[in-house]
Amino acid sequence: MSESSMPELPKAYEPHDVERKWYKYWLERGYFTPHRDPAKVPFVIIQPPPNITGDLHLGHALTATIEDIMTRWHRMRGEPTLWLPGEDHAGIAAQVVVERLLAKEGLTRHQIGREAFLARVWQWVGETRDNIANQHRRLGVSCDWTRERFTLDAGPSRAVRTAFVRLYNKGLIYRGERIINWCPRCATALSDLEVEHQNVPSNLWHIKYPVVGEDGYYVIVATTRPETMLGDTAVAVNPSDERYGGIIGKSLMLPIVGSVIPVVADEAVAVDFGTGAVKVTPAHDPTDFEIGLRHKLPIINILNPDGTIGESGGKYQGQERFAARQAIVAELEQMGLLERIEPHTHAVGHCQRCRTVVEPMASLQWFVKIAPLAAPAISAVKDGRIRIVPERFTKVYLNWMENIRDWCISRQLWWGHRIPVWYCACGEMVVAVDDPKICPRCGGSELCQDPDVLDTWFSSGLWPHSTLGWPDDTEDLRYFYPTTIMETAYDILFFWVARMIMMGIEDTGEIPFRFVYLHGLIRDERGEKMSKTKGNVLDPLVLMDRYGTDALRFAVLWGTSPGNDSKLGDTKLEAGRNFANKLYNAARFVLRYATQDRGQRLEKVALTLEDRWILSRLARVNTSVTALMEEFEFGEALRQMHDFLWGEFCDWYIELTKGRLQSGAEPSPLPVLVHVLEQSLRLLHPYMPFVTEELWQSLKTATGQQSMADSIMISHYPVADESLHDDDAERVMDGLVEIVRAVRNTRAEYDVASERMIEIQIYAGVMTDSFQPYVAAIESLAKAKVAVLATHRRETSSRALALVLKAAEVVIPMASLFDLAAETARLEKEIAEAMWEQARLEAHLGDETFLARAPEAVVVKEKERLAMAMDKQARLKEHLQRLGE
RNA sequence: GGGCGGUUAGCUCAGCCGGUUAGAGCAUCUGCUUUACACGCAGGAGGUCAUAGGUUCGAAUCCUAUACCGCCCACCA
Repeated sequence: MSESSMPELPKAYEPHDVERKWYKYWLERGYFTPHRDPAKVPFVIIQPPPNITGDLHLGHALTATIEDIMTRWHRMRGEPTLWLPGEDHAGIAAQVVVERLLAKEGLTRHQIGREAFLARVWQWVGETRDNIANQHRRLGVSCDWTRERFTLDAGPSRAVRTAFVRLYNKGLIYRGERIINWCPRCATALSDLEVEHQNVPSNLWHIKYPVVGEDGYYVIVATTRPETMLGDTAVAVNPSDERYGGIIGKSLMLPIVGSVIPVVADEAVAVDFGTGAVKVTPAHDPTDFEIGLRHKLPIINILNPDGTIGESGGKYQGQERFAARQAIVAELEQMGLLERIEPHTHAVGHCQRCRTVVEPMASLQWFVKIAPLAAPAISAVKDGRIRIVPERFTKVYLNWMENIRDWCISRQLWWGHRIPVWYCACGEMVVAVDDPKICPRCGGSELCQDPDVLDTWFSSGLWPHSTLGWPDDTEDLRYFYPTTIMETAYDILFFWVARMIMMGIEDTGEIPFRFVYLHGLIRDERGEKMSKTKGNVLDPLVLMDRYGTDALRFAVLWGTSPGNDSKLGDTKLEAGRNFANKLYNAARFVLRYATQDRGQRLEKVALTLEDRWILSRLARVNTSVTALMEEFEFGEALRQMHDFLWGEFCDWYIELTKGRLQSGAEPSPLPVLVHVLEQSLRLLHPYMPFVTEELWQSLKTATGQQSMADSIMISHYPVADESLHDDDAERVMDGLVEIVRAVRNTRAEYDVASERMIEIQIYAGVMTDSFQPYVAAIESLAKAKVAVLATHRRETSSRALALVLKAAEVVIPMASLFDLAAETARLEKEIAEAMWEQARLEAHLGDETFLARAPEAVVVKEKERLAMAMDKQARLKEHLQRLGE
């Protein structure tokens, strides 16, 4: 292909067709599906399955980007790489959404019944699942779609039942009446984690409970929830509290209700809070429940499932709980039993899904006895078999695990994994993986399955092994488990990560993954959490339409560090788009010259200094980026590739090759241009897969390198060639850059018209020979005619600027622009700076302790600096003197 | 009540296992339609690295307090 026949490429990168084209290409060739190679250790990530409750958001985009980077990177390193995708049925969250859809039709789930409701959810899931998978594909995820799983698929569902039955048989799952969190709107129990506490300003109501048989005597209790007095069955005081010593064992009259309740002594009561006497409502408070157990108090539940007062509430029955609270306070006041109202702010629990205030309530539920599961999960992290990154989350994890409490796993919902327990009229309870046909005790066939479903996180906890085939002993499970990395946002460390570790170890005897990598949350430009209600949600699809997928992937990582939250707005997306475009245009430049007959192999060509420089820089960046990726420092790795490609390859190397390419000088820079670009594209491919594939394929075509792989994604990730490190070339290039910058700077300061060439003289001492071949390059880059390039300064007009640099002196005769006073002032200022520097260094080097304690290398460096400062000063003084002649 | 994170240029953030003159993107100012790129090029200005102590030859970096900001955990009603 000759230069003239190259198709004209548009000036700006257009991502959309490129994205579609290459994703299809990769998918069709099966590059996402790994081969199990027994000789190699696989790299495995199980994708955190997104909820099927709607669209992907930026958090998913970040997760997908980071996981895709790791996946593509390891795949390019030749490891059998599995990234397994899936979706989560999202129990309560999904049910809430479909209930809302029904509500729009004026229906409730109870009106249409369980079966019809579930059919509705499945129908809706069919749509959203495809939607989510397509959005993921759009992000370029290289996950293995042939192994895609849904939490309610047959396999994972059987895993759920198996895990349940095993835990039950070991006595680690039990059914019992305990205080749970009840959401009146969702009408279900919640785990402790699903309750979000919020400080709410409220009151501490002080209520008088009359002492039976002692007219005019009261015990005053303080409460934040006066309505719960309907379920009081005692008043408790601390046994050591002298104020109440005499009243323990006496009876009180419970106002409004009219029942008689005892005063009991219990250590759980704090002497210094409220009045020191606490009303005990065993059905609606965890502490009270415990006190109730110790003192054998009755448990009176005062609430209906919907949050209204129940039948035990007497005349308040049917009232909404907060209305009842007001009414009860009013009645107490009327009775003269309200001592006082003290403003009091306290934490109130809200349902994570619907924000409704939850009620602690005694209820018959299923629980996981968690301590025996937590112990091995704690040691796995403590002994380093599982490493959490960033490390600080280890402490958070351990602290939670060491104080963990039993996990309520039953939900009074319809959508989810039905609890595998059946009840027979004879009283027998059957816990089984497969639906039992008959009762093993009485032989009856009238078995009723428990109506409840499991907490959605129960199935999530099994995800790493259930997706790979557990409980069966499958090839995948044997080869890919334990997995390598669990990558997710830090906000589900307890919900999900901790439970996977517990359940994984419990079910398989092995840890589920070796690393936990936790990334931060993405906030909007003002730092606020994105939410639909705030209307500040950025839709990844819209952003990809506007800027391209690579730009979005760039944006979510740009300027981030592990575990820290980040903000995202147009600025970063523009930076990503601009970078993709810059790369595209750099490649467009190379492609103009890259032709098949000129694509020599690098090792056979002669190299110039700038060639050696860029190759040296590439090798260093390669080493650095690889090290950063090992440590999950993706933001910093991306920054280094960006700076190298833009600030060194484009700004200097490409500029330096222009003269050589246009003049046809030998050696041609093309092999190096092609090599550096090609290697850089591979380095960057995990981050920006589409633009790199597009450009890589163009390069492959243009250079006719048939030996290259079919796709950049299955090419080898570059290994830095340290033999290319070249300190000498880097030093000379630094000098060259310094000269060009200094001249450009002077031109700008003196307002020299951009088209005007100026004349300069360069005195480079021992580096003269090094710079000699670059006269033409300097002339072109600095717009200056180099008149002299010599070892020693020659006599010139005194009406000249003198730029005293590290590697050279540049003299610029500027007769018409020269201003003696200004130039004198400038030199004097520079001399003053050099003297100040000299004084500082001399003081430092005169410090005995510094010389004795600082490492040799630091001392040597300081000495070099001092020599340089003194040399510079001398040269500046010389110039100043000549100005006066 | 515990615990964690943050406080660095106008904005958003890197840097933080100590060692030149503290970096980037954006914004801003000056000048450029230079055939890879105006999604660009060249140049400039802008920071007592929250405050106070301490450790050290040397601190943005380590330690201790303090102040704000944010987050997580927690059954004192």
